[in-house]
Amino acid sequence: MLDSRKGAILRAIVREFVRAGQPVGSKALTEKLGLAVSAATVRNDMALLEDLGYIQRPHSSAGGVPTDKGYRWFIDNWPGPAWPDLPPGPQRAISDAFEHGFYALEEALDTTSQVLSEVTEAVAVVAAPPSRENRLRRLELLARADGRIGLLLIADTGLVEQGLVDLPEPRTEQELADLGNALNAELTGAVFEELALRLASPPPMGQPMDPTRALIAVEIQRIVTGSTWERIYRGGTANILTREKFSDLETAGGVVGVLEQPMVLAALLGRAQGEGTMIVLIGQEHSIEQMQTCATVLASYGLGDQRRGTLAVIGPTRMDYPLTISAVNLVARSLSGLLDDLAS
Amino acid sequence: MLDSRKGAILRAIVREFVRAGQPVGSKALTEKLGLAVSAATVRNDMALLEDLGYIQRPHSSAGGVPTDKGYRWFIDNWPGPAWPDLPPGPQRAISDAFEHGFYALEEALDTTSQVLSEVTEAVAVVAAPPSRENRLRRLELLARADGRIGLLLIADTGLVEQGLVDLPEPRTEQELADLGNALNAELTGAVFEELALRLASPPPMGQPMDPTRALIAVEIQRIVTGSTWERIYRGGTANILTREKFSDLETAGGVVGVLEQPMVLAALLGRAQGEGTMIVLIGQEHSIEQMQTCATVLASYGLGDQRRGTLAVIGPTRMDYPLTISAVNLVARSLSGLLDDLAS
DNA sequence: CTTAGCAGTCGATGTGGCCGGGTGCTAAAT
DNA sequence: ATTTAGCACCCGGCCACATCGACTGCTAAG
Repeated sequence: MLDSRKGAILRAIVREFVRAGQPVGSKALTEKLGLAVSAATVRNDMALLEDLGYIQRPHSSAGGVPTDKGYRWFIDNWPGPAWPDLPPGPQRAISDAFEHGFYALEEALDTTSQVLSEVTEAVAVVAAPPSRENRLRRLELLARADGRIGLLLIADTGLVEQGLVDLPEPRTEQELADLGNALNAELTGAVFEELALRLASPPPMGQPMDPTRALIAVEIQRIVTGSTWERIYRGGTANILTREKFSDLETAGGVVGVLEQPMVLAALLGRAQGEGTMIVLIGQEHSIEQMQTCATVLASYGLGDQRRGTLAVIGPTRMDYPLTISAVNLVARSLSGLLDDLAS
Repeated sequence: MLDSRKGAILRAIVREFVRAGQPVGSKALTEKLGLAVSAATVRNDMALLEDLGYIQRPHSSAGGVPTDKGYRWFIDNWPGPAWPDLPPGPQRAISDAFEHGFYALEEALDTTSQVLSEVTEAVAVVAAPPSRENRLRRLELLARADGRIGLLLIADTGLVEQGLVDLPEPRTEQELADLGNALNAELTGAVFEELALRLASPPPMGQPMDPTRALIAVEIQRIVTGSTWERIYRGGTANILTREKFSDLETAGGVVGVLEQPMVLAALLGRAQGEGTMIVLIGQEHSIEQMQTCATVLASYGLGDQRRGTLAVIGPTRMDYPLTISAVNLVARSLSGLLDDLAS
């Protein structure tokens, strides 16, 4: 645990470095910081902070720059129990975005990722709750000209998943409609995850298993497991380049690369699953190599324990953590509320 | 019109500059080019090319760099009627991508944009055919818990559009189903664009206008006009940063910005509409300012005159035009074929 | 019209010196 | 024991200068 003055100094270093992007020296600290000590004292403390690994110097005679460990301390030892409120501007921006009245979850998530990226001046990523945790509002079978059957799963959140079923024998419109009605009566309201199981379960009394139902079950299983993470919305990619904070081109390239690879991105977002609260990953704490010069603020949103989606803000390690964390928090809460409305 | 030797020289300059990214001098030209003339002759010709505005020199004693006009000439005066075939590698990559058997157009377009960006090492953008030109396969009405009605328009390409209708008086499930069936009987097969009009047209014989139908018509109109261009798929954004060819960070930022703004992007893609063939925009020929250091290869794809989508490759002016044009061509043809299959 | 030769131009690269912010140390003060 | 003041020193950033090399433009000869 750090001495209270050393803590204040470390905090000040983080804040100042985040603001200006320059190594911060002892003199600047004594001036900007209201602390009633001299530069020399600060220097001594900084030497200690360096020994402990909280700050680093780009070269032997330069100011201090927070290390990952320094940022980590900054976050873990935030004074007071709560993160500060968002400034009114961003707060308005976010609540305005949610006033809209969305037509479907997709639209909401898209808007969300945009507003979040604007507020934080970083990249925002929002992943929809996994398909498998949606509830079926309606199942639809469509005859196609090529003889195959189009299969639509419509969820209560407005999500629509589609698939194709190849039936061995052709069906009439009427047969299809009947089948559809039967399936709807049976399955409406069930969680996607269970659909295939329910369909495939053996019929009540020694009756023969319907092959059509089996085929449909297989396709549903494919849809539900296959697209677990596909619906990811990104916002503010341009910030990587526009804002200076992403130091070098290499870092920026790496991040954009990660954003383009759904699998990798999913691995990153997966870290938020299970945890109720917020997670911050700083630099080396990322398991993805290209991200180790970045920081990520992750949170999950959604209803109760299930149907949780994930959202994240990806920025340079030199990001405004309090602002970002508060923004992610607010957005996660707003999204949860929205999901509630949609599912009601 | 350029003399044949001067043409060969200009072509060589373009090719060499595209390859190496360095101003190309007279000596390098005589060596790399099989031309049986001396460097001095080439210099004379280059002076002329510069006077005519086909090339430019970064400074008074440096090699030549093609201007936009130079690239334009390069493309407009391509020897032989056809662009070269793609090398086998890219060709395989593209045809493999189309072997897949897609579940819906969306998936196909997403894959397409990726493979196109990989082949061209640039950014690929693929826009779905405008919503209004889809044909209705099925319309679906869903009762929601909040009393409003969910409206789904399912197109024969697999596209699903959704909206909400706020009916003054509640409906029973049965009423909804009846209404849905009636509407389907009436509208299935119609082009999205006409749906609202058909619904809103006065009833046959002095019968009162059904207010529900009117409300639905309004919502359909909103859906169809609102999302005209929303479905845009991007691929290879990372190439902007990874590949050196995008000269500076400023250019890159501008391009990424454009990619993020659907309206601006739509304006760019709109240039391809109507034209049957391919369009190449080079540097200043772009109306969007941030794009004036880039080149875009545009083509439209689709069925006959209608339902045309657009695809584009955005790269630096210093791009491999023959390769890019051939790739865009092949992909456009493949996509058209796919659309044909889907709509059959 | 083409070629060889040559002087001249201009950016790229490398070197040395200066500047200034910031440190680390030591010795005095509290 | 901790804090402060003072001072020598270190090191990157900047500028000015010289060098180098690639290429051009011009001229005169083929």
